[in-house]
Amino acid sequence: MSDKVSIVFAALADPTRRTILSMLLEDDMAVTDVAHPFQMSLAAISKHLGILATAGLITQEKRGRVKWCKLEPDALREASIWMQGFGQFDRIDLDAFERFLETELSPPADHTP
Amino acid sequence: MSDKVSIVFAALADPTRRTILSMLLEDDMAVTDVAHPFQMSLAAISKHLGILATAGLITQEKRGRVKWCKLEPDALREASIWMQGFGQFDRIDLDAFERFLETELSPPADHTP
DNA sequence: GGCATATTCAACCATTTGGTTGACGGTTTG
DNA sequence: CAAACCGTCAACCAAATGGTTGAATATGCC
Repeated sequence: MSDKVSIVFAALADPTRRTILSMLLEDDMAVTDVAHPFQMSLAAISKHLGILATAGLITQEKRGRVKWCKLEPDALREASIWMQGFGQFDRIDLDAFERFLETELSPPADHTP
Repeated sequence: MSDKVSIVFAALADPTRRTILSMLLEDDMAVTDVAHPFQMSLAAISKHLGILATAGLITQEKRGRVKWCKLEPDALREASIWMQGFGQFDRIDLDAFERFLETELSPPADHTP
């Protein structure tokens, strides 16, 4: 599961991590403060933050003994593009897109209904 | 991890499943035809399709001995709304979407995990 | 009826995931 | 210096994930 989009979606698939991202929408936070509202251990939150950082969804910068977590919404861009292409494809030029698929891409197996 | 958005994101976190969704953009497909481009077993693809169906991303209808798979893009709406809460991605970048599908779709063997 | 096709089920396996606890290394403060 | 604080590391655990194989269940065709 090494491609970038997979890593981002996997990071978003956990409600704890999505909540953390929502918290960071308001402001940068220290690891301890991120962990405070949750019932789980600090180490568990630290792992979640590591996963979010690996996905590029946050960056972490240590100042003094405090490590600050900052939301990086640009990391959502590719995944968001992927989703919107599907989720709202009736609002874009689907015919043109299907022509593109037929001409530019190698077609998968034949599947006449 | 039982909430709906988590299940959708988890379903999208696998490149095989995203490729299947891309294939279904073009047309409904039978399970066997979905499986054909992949190097894994039919049973594995059947499981992936089950996960996509559980997430609501596809529906499956059996006609005769063939089970047809149909894309259900509406299932992406909640997850997409969640992402848009992070702003700046409210416009569809179709060119970027097409480039994405191209890298994800061709050649099919490249994204078998 | 009998055989081929389409798909799933069941059991199994290796790896990953999400959590815990306790020890540990930096950093600040008294 | 010593004590308190911030955060991670290491080892462990249960459960989930993604894959395999072989048997089983439907359905269609001759």
